[in-house]
Amino acid sequence: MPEGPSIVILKELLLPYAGKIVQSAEGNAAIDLSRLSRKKILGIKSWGKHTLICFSDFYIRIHLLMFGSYSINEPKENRVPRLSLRLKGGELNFYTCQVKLVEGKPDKDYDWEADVMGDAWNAAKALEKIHTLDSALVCDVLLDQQIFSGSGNIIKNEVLFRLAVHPESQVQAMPQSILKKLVKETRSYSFDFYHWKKANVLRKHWLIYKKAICPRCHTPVTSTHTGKGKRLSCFCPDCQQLYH
DNA sequence: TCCAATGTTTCGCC
DNA sequence: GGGCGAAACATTGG
Repeated sequence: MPEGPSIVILKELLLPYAGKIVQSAEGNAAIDLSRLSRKKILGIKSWGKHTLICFSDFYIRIHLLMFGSYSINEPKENRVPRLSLRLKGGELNFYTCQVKLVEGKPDKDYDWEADVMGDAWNAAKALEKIHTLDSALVCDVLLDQQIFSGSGNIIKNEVLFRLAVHPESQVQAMPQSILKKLVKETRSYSFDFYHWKKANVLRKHWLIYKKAICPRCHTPVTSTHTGKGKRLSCFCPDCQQLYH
């Protein structure tokens, strides 16, 4: 579920509820739910994998993490929501997610230019951030939410395959032209992801992630855990060049 | 049945 | 204090 493009889809589903007043707020989230009662939802925003429900003096930050889910107007049976908002003409339910109440406006907390799916995305700035890194591996850089907010493990693997770059390449050693493509392709693939996810055909467009054979050269795909977070990397050992 | 997975934070240890 | 690994959270599908 929860890479950036999926969160943009969630945001779009929530947008019709902007302007509505919360009639009641329930759930087992460790926040003061009474703060929400009778308050008007002023806006719905997203930043990477964060979903923001904005009120006048604070906002609710929802992160679905690995297993989070939601339902709109159809509560799941036998499940206690982490957060449930009853509105006039609707009910928003979030399960198994991280919920925080943050004081103030989101603008003070978020660099909108880092959101890969966002209107304010700044590719040049992302490139600059990459240049400040010492010895980072590209597989880690593509999961760095301060640089590519919203990029996740699927996006990482598919982008690296498109660029024919080995996940354990050091960004320092990669030519500038490839780094530029990396930045561009991460946004571009994220939008492909978004459209495929919306059409429920994301999985069949995976070229390397969880695949057995490289679609370009038919070499067996290597699947191994890489980088600081030891996240799964699927790559073609023949097509994807290692820069080091 | 068991394991791993589209994620992140926190804690303990060196 | 930085860096690393493990644990914690907790659901679903293969």
